[in-house]
Amino acid sequence: MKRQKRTTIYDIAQRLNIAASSVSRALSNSNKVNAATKALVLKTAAEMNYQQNAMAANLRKGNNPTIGVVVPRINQGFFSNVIAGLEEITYKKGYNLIICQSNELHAREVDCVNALINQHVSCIVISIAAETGSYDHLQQVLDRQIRLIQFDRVVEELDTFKVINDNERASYEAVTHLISQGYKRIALLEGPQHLDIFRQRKDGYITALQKHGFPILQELMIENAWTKELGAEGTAQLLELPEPPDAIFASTSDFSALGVLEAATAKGITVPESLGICGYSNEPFTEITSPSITTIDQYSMSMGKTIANLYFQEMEVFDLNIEPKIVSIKPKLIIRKSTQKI
Amino acid sequence: MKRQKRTTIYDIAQRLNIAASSVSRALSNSNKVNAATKALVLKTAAEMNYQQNAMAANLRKGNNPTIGVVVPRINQGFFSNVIAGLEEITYKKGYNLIICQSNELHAREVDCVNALINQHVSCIVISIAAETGSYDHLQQVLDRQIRLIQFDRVVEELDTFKVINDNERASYEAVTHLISQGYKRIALLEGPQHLDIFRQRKDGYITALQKHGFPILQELMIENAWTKELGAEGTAQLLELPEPPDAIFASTSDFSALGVLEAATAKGITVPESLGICGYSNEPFTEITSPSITTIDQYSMSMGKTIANLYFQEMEVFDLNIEPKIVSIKPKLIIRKSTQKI
DNA sequence: AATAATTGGGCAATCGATTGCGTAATAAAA
DNA sequence: TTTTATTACGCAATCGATTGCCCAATTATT
Repeated sequence: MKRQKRTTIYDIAQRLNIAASSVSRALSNSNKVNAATKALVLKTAAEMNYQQNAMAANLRKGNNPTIGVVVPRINQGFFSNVIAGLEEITYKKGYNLIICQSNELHAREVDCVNALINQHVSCIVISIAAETGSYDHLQQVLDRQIRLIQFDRVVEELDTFKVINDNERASYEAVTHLISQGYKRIALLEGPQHLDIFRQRKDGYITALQKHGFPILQELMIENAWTKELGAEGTAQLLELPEPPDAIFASTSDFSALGVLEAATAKGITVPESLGICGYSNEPFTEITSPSITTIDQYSMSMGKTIANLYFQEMEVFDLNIEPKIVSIKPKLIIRKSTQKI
Repeated sequence: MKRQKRTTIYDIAQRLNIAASSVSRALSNSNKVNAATKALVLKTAAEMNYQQNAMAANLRKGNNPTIGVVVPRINQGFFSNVIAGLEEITYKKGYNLIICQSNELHAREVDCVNALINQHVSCIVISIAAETGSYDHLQQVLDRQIRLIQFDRVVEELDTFKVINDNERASYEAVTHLISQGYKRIALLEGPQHLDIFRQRKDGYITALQKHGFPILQELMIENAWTKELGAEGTAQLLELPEPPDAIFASTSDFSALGVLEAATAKGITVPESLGICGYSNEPFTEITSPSITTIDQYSMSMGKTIANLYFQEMEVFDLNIEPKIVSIKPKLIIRKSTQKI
């Protein structure tokens, strides 16, 4: 049994004995067709179960109302929320969303971007993979005059639209909060420093300490502690110090904060009394650990909406020579039990 | 400044003074072109920064290597995991993924499906919205000879491929486990009964009780308790009974189980000693509540992979008249502290 | 009544790639 | 050397919709 042909505007035209162009105009509600014919076409189209072939239409029109999204991992709270926010807006505009995940691999990210270029998407929204690499693929996007919006993990030197969190500020506030609670030796679990966001968080940490006259101690900064396991390891390491910290800011993620909490609890160290803990991201679980974990909310869903709105308001219609904008969203410190010493 | 034209096979053909068809053949590695020309074309294409226009190619070839996905919510652990699993496989096959969310709304689901039909996707993967509605839109998909795979929340009467969890079995095992722990009055928080999965879970509950000679008590079954808040409300209601239950199976989700846990804790009822709690889905947080919550893992990521493999192995190449298959994945009971009375 | 303006609709090119068919040039077979 | 087979490539139609341009019929204007 062979595939049955789908009805096209030509089928409708033939049935009604008019030209295909008229059918097209009727369907797109052009004012170059008589109201009566328009109605007739619409009725017939429905009868014949017509559905437009978007590939043909987009090819002819030379644009594809689709936004491509590349994220490290689709199933990670933050990213899936951003995508949900994006979808919320793009859906209303009749845009489609093509989703890819880089799995934190540079090569795969390049592949994804190329696939999206092939698809002639109108815009590519990306948060880059942790694996370092060149940015040629992103330059390619720009060279091809495709809109590009970077978010969260961005390549600073690339002159594109960016939607980011003010990581430094958030980090600064978190550390300031810890200080205000009376913590004196505050450690930092840091993420890969080739990624902006982690550098910024470290900067915020340092600035806050300096501002309050605290020394910056290398021994209190643990590199690359961005999973639960590494968070626990880092904590073990910190607690072995001659002068262990009395607070740990897990600037990488709530997962590493969870690792800290578990490691501390296992050692019989009470939180928040003997050790304050602050995470990053406001993952749902931070609310229900015991004690609940102080963290930073990134407004992930609204970040997705912001990205989409940026595209529709500034990039869809205007010409390409607009000045790229950087939208910085101030994350919110959510104070919970894990840092409430007072 | 106007948009610069992208290079096409014609541009390459012109530059090399050969026919576009030869360029096309060279690029698709056809054996109808000389190796030398092939190399030359490839080199020139790279030089000219050529990227295929997928819309044109797909239009001509009459197929679009894209799978459309419609889920109630993208940012929900289970669904985002399924999508991640799907992507893992489709990426390797060079397929794209278009993602839509129905937001549990029937009208929106219909919209999404239509958009996917317009896009001429090769396959639609869907988990239907909670809002009841007709299934015309899915029938449309079948009528148009587009492959359709339902998963998790499926419409039983529609004869399509289905990938589901054996909800009844999982539910049966959970309740049996509760019984084996010595719980005597086991309550059920149930989901909307017009959705299969929730009916099946209820069936499993009833079967388990009957098998072990327990009475089926209407008062112990709370309808529509599928959020954290409703779970807490249902719990409050149950605990007011003259003979309150000593275990609650939140068959709807871990979120409602969390509601149960919070409501019970608030009332000073100890878990698992005075009240056993079992959830459903194995959301990450169930591991870190105190006590940790017994739940059921649905292998969500591998479910996504299963769906993709089903498509590539059985539906991509063969003709349309294959017998739709139902793949049932047996979920796994994860026993944690919240039910370990013994 | 004659001319101008408007309306409705058809023709055919176009978007960019793919592919069936035809054929010249070359290689192999007789 | 002639005939047949093979190889490499070009021509042109095609996928399905959109759109600029042109023209006939109708309506408005003088």
